[in-house]
Amino acid sequence: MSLPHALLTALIEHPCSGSELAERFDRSIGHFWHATHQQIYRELARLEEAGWIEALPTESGRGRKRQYRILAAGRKELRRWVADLDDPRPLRDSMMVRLRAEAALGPCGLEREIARQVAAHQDKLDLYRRIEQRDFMGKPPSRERRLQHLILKAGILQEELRLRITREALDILASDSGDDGQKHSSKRR
Amino acid sequence: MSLPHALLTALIEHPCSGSELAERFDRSIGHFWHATHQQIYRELARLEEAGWIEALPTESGRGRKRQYRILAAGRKELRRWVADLDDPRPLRDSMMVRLRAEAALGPCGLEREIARQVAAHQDKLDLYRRIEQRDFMGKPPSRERRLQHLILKAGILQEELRLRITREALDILASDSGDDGQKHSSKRR
DNA sequence: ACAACCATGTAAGTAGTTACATGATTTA
DNA sequence: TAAATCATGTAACTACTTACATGGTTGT
Repeated sequence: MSLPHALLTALIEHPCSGSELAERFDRSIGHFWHATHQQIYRELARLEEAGWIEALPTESGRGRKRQYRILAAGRKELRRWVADLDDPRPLRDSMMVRLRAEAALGPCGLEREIARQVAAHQDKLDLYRRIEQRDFMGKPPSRERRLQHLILKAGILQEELRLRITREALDILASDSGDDGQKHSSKRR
Repeated sequence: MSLPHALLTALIEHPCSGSELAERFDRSIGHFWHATHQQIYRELARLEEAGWIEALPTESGRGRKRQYRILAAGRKELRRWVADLDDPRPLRDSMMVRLRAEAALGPCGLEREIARQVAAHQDKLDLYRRIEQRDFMGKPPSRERRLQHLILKAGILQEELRLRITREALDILASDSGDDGQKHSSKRR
């Protein structure tokens, strides 16, 4: 329910084509709202239909770039949506389901995969910290900049959290995979 | 892609009917994988079809309780799935999109809604801490218990994180909503 | 026996994913 | 000029959401 508004937000900053939006989603907004290019193109068509954005007058056609810009109606809609915040939904986190299943089943060989996740979270954390250095250190804090920084800090804290949890999971899984895999299955019939 | 496995996990612990599963999802597993009762009933039908669970022999019918239990094939599938962990997907967090939009648009009146979220996160945090006291304090730590505790701690840390972020957002939004809403819109045409 | 509620289920719509296709542009 | 790549788009499918319907149970 917020992909269209994520796109409008991106288009406020500057006009863009679908492929450029897809790229920006991979880098910045996408850290909090992932979208594939198919979703993006479909949504752009809908936004144009709704009169919230318009294509800039370049010659159009199947393989040609189409730049879009936001219209007044789009800004108005975005402004309306921003304050129309619903209650936080429970996140979907399949790793927690897996850990719970492994707790009930006994060792299943999760360690290898979780170790990969540890590395992935560490990489992302490093990336965010580099961006923080580059974009927010030693610059005058305006309202806009403070908010943007907060969003990035949320990403950093999130990755730190996941890193901590995955590492601790690894600890627990490693601590008794050495002895055996029998005695830990408590609730089996 | 993991609702069926979340249900299998719940059914390992003990046999259950659809409505009981829905209730348990609201309390425990649902903190990490929300599902409505419609999803649950549909998925139970599929799991039975696949031969992973079976209905206990009670007289069936539209308004009658149907208890299910997990079968050997279901355990096997769950064990396979547990270790088949894919890379972490970027979370979808509409609040971050809203903050970014508000950064670009200037004040939109988000404060009231974010204040509600602060309260919601505080409530959930309190709940998790009560559960932690009740279920994990002063009990001998087995592998199973350590994993279950880790899952709960992940929830606690998550709520603490969101609480911190929403509070800081509130700070930023409040700090200059007193003076005006004009001079903060930097990138406007 | 009527109301209120509970457990299960149906239907329609929206959002997101995966696989693939086509025209345009660049490069060897 | 053929191959590779880029930008856009179609189609089919799966997951999720919302609204509602039906039969059973419980309480008065």
